[in-house]
Formats: sequence, structure tokens, C-alpha cells
Amino acid sequence: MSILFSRQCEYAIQAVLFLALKPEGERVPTNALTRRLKIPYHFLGKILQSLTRKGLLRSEKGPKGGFSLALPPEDITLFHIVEAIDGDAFTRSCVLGFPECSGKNPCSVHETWGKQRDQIYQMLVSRNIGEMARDMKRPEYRSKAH
Amino acid sequence: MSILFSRQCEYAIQAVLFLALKPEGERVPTNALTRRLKIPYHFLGKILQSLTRKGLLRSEKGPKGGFSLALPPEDITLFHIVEAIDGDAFTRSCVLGFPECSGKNPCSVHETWGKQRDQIYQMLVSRNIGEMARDMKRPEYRSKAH
DNA sequence: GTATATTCAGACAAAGATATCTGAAAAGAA
DNA sequence: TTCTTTTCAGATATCTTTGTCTGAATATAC
Repeated sequence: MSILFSRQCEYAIQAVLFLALKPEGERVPTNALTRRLKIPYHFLGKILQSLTRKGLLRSEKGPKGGFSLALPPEDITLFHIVEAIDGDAFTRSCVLGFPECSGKNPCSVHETWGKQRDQIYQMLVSRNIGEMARDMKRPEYRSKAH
Repeated sequence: MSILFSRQCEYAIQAVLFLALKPEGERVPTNALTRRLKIPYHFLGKILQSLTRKGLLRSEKGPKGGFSLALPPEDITLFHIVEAIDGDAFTRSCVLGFPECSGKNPCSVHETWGKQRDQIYQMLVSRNIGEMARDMKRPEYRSKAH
């Protein structure tokens, strides 16, 4: 397939976004997340664990436990999440797959793609979860599925 | 992983590019291609078959057989190849994976990503194989591995 | 304490992508 | 014709990603 983010990463973004919609600090169990988002329970569990280990989420066990953001939503960017799950896959490497492509020895789209990749990177680091969550509260968005 | 194109697609682009470096109409067997590009023989075979079925390449069996471009290199764009191998995966669907994301009901990066996707699309349709092959003939490129 | 609700860890399963193998079919050369 | 070189088709193998299952650990409520 291949389209910028792995499915895990998409799920991670969706989940963090959902947490940001809740009152700050509220603990949300995996259960509640899967009900809204269409993500397999145990798979989501593992993703949330990853994000917790990376320091983006905080977790509490037991009744009234669950996950919450470890930082103010404004301090979490899309890039933080992508980096935590997919690593630096998309900044590295030639888009045409030439092993020897580099600044010194560029493939034919090296520069063009470089610019576009930078723009995407800019989007990722400039978009924070707090802002995005507010966007999603707009009635025309919430009306449907969220 | 996930970075725009599948590996198959990268291989396909590399192979077509390599064919475009040869005199027009020259038949190149899979063998000669794997020697230059680092692509597994049989895997490449299947990819070349796909491209042939899609009408981008022409194939001849037997001694002195092999693959050649079915069109003038200037008429083959990157998009033709990507479309033939990866389909429309990257034009479809929300980059954050929201199933319900659409123009009416956009996710928070719908528009930004849409613009960037369009730019990438523009790159793909505007870059033709003939032009790219010429780029690759430049000495500072050929010097290394091609 | 016991029961319950949760995260957490690890093994397992299924699906998809990538890679390899085998042999048949076709075409040219001897 | 026979031999060789190639594409072509299909089966199989390996690896990665995605998804599932089971049970342990932990925290709260009773």
C-alpha cells in the first residue's frame, strides 16, 4: 500500500486526538476509545502502550484507570506521534528507492521531492493536537461520526 | 514502513528508467537489469510482466528477447508507473485514516494535506521518463553507481 | 480480604508484501 | 529438428504488519 503513515500511526493519531477532546487529565480506558474509533481493541492497547513508553501518554491501571495525555495538547505535535510510531522512515531515503541517491549524487526527483517532504514535515511539526481537536469540535465535523 | 511508494513501485521506476537509458527499442533481458539495479531476479520479472500487461513495456521471448519501452520515454510519466503498480492508493483516503473524512466532513489536516498531495501528483504527472533518464546521464550522477 | 476493572507482557494467528523456485511456452540459432 | 535463451505462470517460502488471545500485575470498590 504505502501512503505516508502506517496504519498503527493513523490509529495512534486518532486515539491521541480523541483523548484531547476529553477534559484535561480525564482517564479514558481503551474500551471507550474502541467504541468511538474503529480500531481493534488489543491492537489499540499495544499502540497506547507504545505512546505511554514514549512519554506522550500517561496510564493508570485498575477501575477508573485508563489513558490520558502526558502533556498539554498544544505541546503534542503530529510529528511527535509519527516519530514515536513510525520513526524517521519518511525523512530518510530516496523516494525512488535508489540506494546511492544523496545530495552529492541525486536522483532526478531528489530536489523536488526534498522540498515537498520538507513541506510535509512543516505540516507535521506545526500542527498540534490541541488545535486539531478544536477543529474537530466544529459542528459540521462532529455531526457525522465523532 | 510506508513512504509514498511500495518497493515494487520503486523497482518498477528504476527499471523503466534504466530501459530509457538504452537506445530506443533495444531489448533488454531481465538478466541485464538485475546486474545493474539491485533487484531480485524473479521479483523483477513479475514487475516487468505487470508493466507489460499495463501497456508500458513490450516484451519478446527467446534469444535476443527482453523488454523495451512500449512508448516514447517522453510519453511515460512517473504517474503512469505508480498508477500501474500501486493503483490510486495515494490519491484516495484520509491521511489520518478517518473513514468518514471527506470534503463535507474534513479532518483537521484535510485541506493542507490535499494541497500537498496535489503537488506530489503534479510532480508525478509532469516528470517524464525521458527527461529523467537524461538527468541521470549527467556525469556526476553516472560516476557512482549507474 | 474478595471481586472487578483496568494496563501490561508475551505468544500466537492472519494477511499482505517481498522474494524464490520450478517448469512450461515461445522464439531464434545451430 | 534440437538446443538455447528468454518470457510467462503458478506454487511456495520468508518477512513484516496487522490483529487476536491468554493470563499476569495492579489498583479501586465493596
